[in-house]
Amino acid sequence: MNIETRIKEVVCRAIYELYNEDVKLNTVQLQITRKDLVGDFTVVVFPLLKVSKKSPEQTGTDIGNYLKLNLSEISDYNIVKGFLNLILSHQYWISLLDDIVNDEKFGVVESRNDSPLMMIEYSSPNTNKPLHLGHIRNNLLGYSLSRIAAANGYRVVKTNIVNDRGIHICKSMLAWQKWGDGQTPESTGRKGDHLVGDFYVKFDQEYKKELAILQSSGLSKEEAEAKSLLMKEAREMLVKWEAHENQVYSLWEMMNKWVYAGFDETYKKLGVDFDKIYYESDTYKVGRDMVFAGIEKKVFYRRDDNSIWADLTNNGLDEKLLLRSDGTSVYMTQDIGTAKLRFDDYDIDKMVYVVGNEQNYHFQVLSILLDKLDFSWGKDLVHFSYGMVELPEGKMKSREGTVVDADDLVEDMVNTARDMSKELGKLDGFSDEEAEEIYRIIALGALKYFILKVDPRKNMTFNPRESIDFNGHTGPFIQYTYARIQSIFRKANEKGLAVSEVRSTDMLLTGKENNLIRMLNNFPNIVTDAGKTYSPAVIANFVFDLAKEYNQFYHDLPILFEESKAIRNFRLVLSKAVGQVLKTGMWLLGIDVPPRM
RNA sequence: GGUCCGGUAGCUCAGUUGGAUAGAGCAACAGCCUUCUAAGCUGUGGGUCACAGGUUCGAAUCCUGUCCGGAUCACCA
Repeated sequence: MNIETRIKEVVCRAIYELYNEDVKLNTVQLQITRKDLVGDFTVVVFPLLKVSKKSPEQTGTDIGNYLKLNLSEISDYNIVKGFLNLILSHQYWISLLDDIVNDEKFGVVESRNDSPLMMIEYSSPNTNKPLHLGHIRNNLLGYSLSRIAAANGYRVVKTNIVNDRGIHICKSMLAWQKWGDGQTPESTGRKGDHLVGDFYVKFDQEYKKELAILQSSGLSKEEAEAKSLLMKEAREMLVKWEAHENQVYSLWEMMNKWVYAGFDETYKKLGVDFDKIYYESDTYKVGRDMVFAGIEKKVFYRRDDNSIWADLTNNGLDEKLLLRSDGTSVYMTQDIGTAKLRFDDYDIDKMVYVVGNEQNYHFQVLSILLDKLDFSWGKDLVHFSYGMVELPEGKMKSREGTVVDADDLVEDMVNTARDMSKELGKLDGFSDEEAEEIYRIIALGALKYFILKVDPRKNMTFNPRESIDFNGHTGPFIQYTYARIQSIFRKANEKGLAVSEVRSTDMLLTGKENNLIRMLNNFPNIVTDAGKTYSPAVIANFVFDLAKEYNQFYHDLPILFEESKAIRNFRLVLSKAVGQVLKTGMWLLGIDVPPRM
């Protein structure tokens, strides 16, 4: 049992013995004491006044005395403005340190074979254009969430649904057919997803031209759109694709293959991966069958024009289309089909969709529909709804060429990291390969941390003209702190200093040392909290605070040069524990830490 | 217009079951490398927590209203 719970228990007992009242454990408000005051934990006594019928000061004193007598860990207390600050003995804090440092996975709850299974869907790209900054946020969030879930004892399946069919794909295909000149990634040296994206843009340009010509001959915009030959061809292509017409289908397969190769490269660069990938080209038909089954169950209905709908007015929503009158499926149909396949493949207890907040309504509907179709997890599926990445001018717009490309961004970051490292002369004497690996770790650390430290629900601003920082509240700051700690141990090794257990009981801690142990002790709570709230940002902010505190400690106190053997050893153990927790915390974010930088 | 989300320092962001004097980083200014990595540390300035009411011992946090920004309400995905 952790110390917080024990304190709460004894507070309850104190209240019973002092005031003869039963109070529940969670009515005791226990928080971490403010930094500028003396104490480790604080009991808020105001809520207890009704029971004690005494002043805040008197109540605090009563309880403080009781705790001091009945909990050996508590060495003293003080009362400030009705807050009871408890001071735990240094021996107690020191005794925690060995436990932390001996537990390689401190803060992590490992899953068992019978642990609940959480499936996390993220990424979900369209195969008609390369990934951009918005996808990066999605991927980083999804990946980090999967690690946080795993650290909270879930079995986790990372999944991806690839939107590989539909009119948007046909546009790229058509443009390639018309103007592609047989280009391939090999012949052009262009990354496959970018090449296909080029043709998607090409289609749009040609389509615009065609519309302009039609409109100049006197047609309205709508009339022009209806008359467009290009669009007509694209739609015909989709019909041919659905009919598995040979030429179209093999073109589709070829171009998709290019895109997948490109995506794989980007995923690899970002350091994300999946356990199971689904393709919409496989799932949309399953969805159609599910919709028909829904009609049998009378949860959906068919209109005169043959389209199929769900009536959600009882749920406070509208009616929702599930199949078009021509029998083709819509987005919702596909998501139902995908859900069905996943449910068949895995024993899912919790389904999490990492999808932008523009689709809040869609998932509200999906949850209701899945529930009506008897998916056990449908009702409480989690739409992990994150905010948009915006530029200082507002939304990214592909038409205006303001989209920040994922591959470009990563490359820029690596270049910046390399320049900066060389300027600082940090990696002199390293081989090129070693140095490049570290540049990559730092660059990705900066990018990932920049994105993950922000509350996922909120929109965030990215300014492409200002490069992402490497100083201050950043990933490299934390990586640097870790690298510093590793450096100490290399030096310790050279000096032949072994690190042993602390055990010492009569040592007094400095404020910084005390703070560090308290923060380390809190790490498991942070992991739990991040899991409950689905928030990598909670982890990100914690590791920053820890690194900041450690840097102050490092600056203020000698470690290897400390003369007292016991204190030196203690500080080494403390450093080791901090390094370990920083590493674990960053791991939860999907960020690597370098041995030196 | 209906629904949902957001508004905290010049900028980017923390602050989550209501708690003490609202915190970091960047930017600006002033310091610290002849001891463990200066991608670091220390200090200074910077706030009507969008606004107005309400709930109470106590509100950035909860409630109501207003203003501003965003998303969504397709036989698009």
